[in-house]
Amino acid sequence: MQKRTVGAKRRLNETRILAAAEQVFAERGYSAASTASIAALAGLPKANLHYYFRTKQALYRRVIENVIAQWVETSDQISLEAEPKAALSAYIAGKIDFSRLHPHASKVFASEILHGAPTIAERLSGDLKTWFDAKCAVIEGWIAAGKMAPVDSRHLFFVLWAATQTYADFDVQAAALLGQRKLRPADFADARQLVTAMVLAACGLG
Amino acid sequence: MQKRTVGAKRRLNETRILAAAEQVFAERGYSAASTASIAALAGLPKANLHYYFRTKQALYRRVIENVIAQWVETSDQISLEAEPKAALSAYIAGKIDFSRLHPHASKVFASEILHGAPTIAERLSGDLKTWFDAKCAVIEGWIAAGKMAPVDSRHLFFVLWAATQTYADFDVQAAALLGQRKLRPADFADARQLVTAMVLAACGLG
DNA sequence: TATAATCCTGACCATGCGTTCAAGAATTAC
DNA sequence: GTAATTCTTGAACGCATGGTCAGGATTATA
Repeated sequence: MQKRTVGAKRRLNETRILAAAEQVFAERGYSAASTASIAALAGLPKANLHYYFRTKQALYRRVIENVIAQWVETSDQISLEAEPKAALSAYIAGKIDFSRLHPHASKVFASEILHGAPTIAERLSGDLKTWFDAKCAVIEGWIAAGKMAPVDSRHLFFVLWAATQTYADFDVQAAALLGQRKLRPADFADARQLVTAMVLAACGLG
Repeated sequence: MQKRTVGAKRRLNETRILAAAEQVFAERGYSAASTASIAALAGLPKANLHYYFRTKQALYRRVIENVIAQWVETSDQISLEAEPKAALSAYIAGKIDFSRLHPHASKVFASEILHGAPTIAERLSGDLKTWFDAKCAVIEGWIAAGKMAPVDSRHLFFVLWAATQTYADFDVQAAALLGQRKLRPADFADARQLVTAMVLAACGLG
């Protein structure tokens, strides 16, 4: 093996562990997730997991940093140059797709916030707020340019996130009430259509 | 004391414990919530808590049954005799008020669903589904009567719940991104206005 | 091949927590 | 007043779990 392969094994195992951790943290929450069960899902002994991640808290931190990075990425569509109708539609579609394709990530984030965001409190009022303010400014810019009806940009995001992420976070509820074992792609399509219609209508873009 | 006061002390202490439990379960989740901390918040020794509630699981069950009862109650407005616009507006207002006044209840429910609804799975696909189907039938009835535009009634509820409950479940996030320590009544008013506008617009009731 | 660095893992430890228990205090019933 | 019932609580038990460690295996470097 070459020099660069030294870190390669580490990277491989860390990736495996992180994937398993994301799933277990999502399904059971931080406290109920045991390092033993994460290790088992990753296919290695518990002591080996603790070789790569000293503490459970450190592992969790890495997981949630990944999740936040993915979360922010989906907002690229929201930029001043874009047209509101297309941008918002694409953003909603992306959010719904994310809920369908990465439910674990969404659930980890939801669980973190739900219990007071003890791990990411500083980021929420720091760089994430900065990012959020910038995105709100884009909406305000569209409104000022007469491209859409005036709405509260901050609450627009809150509601939009809630409406799209609910299909990941609370999928069990939706599926049960629909009389299904789990949500089907068609359900996500229905959701996307309704949320898009609601948001566009509220923004006078219907 | 009279005979009826025998159960009175029990009822008093159970109520105290249930209130404390709702708060602790909401703030920390089921696993991270210790019976010791619940007892401390209720102002009595741990052993005494276990005298009234044999197991932590039994206590949790009682808490979540209460929460579900409150949750279902708020949907009284949705009935065939009502007018869609007024009924939906009142329903949304009630939901937002519930998020503002009973954030703990909403969070306990959210946490339960988020982690797979292990405790209330049967209810979700049982009596709650029946209740849900009835409410959807009301919407369908309104649509059939030409009182509102055709929308997917089931997803309308999912999105409506998400948009209103997010102000309880994820209040920490909203507050942080708004640059505040906690949400103010005015924030809930703004939320109610936006959600109402969105829903009514999507239903052709704007 | 020699040696250093990295990786692996069974066994162990310490702690926290749900639950039980026994013995007594307080309250109710007769 | 007295017996029966209900309530109270410190102490202890057993188990699960996060984390440690020592010694060995594997891989990289010279």
